[in-house]
Amino acid sequence: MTEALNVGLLLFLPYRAMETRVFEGLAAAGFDDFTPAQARVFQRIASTGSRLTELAAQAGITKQSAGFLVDQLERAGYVERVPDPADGRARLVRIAERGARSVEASRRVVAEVEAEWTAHLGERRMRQLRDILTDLREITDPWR
Amino acid sequence: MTEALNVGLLLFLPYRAMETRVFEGLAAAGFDDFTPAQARVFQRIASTGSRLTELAAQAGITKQSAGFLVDQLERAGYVERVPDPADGRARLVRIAERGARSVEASRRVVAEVEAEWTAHLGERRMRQLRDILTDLREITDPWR
DNA sequence: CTGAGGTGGTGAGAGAGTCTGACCAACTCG
DNA sequence: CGAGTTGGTCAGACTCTCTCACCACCTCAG
Repeated sequence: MTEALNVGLLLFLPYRAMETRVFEGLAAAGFDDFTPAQARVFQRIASTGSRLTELAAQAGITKQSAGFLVDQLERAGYVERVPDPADGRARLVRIAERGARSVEASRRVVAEVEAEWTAHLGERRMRQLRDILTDLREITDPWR
Repeated sequence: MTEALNVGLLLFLPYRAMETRVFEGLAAAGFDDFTPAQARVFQRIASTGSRLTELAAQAGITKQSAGFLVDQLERAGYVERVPDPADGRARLVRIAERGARSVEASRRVVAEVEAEWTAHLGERRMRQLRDILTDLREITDPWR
């Protein structure tokens, strides 16, 4: 795992670079109360809302941890919880107004970083990268 | 950041898949006292030894955090600290005997996972993936 | 060769994030 | 209906990370 850079580490480096940039951009846009852990959960909320258990599973954490983070996101106004009409036990976590604005801000940063990467790699290789990663997702993402 | 899977998340998914597999493999091989945080530091120790400050910078954490993790790694026998002949203040963190064995074990798991990915993507695209990521490293890895 | 500023590292304390174990309420289905 | 499953919470503990403060050693200009 040490010497010859393995693919795992090669994946991690740009991932962290992207994450860092998004956090900087978010903070600059006034969304400075956003922790990495919160973001990793927030990122997975479906547009129609998601259950806590789903979020926990997709983020790879326990439902207790997810609940803890969603509590914070709710207090900060990023999300809201509404009863799930389909299941009396469950509540749906949905993106609230402030959350939607933060999504927009982060979307802009992502586009900016992707543009830089494209400038460095070239259109063709950037597209290849995306294609290959999407393909790889089939065997590395348990959630479809 | 939410709907259309951005490249950041696409990178993260296989990264985490790799990490999970390596941890499972390590635990199965008797290296069960290894936390993700420790591993992220351990992974960056150069074969000639590294200074704490270097490790901290490369892992993106404070030197105090790095010191905390190296303490644990040292107690578990994965690394050892030796005085740096070139600088009286510094000490070099080096991989100890048990650490070397764990590197070997993780190397096997990495090879196994890479083989699975190659089987899924094909030789050519796997090589492209590695090439593109290596290239991308130039603008996303501050450490060369 | 000496003193100022930089660098390598440690210590203490606090806060965030995560986990396990125990539990309750609502759902599903034979 | 009753047994088992699933969505979620509560409590407590541990790990990781940070900031602030500090010391020891190094470097280099004067």
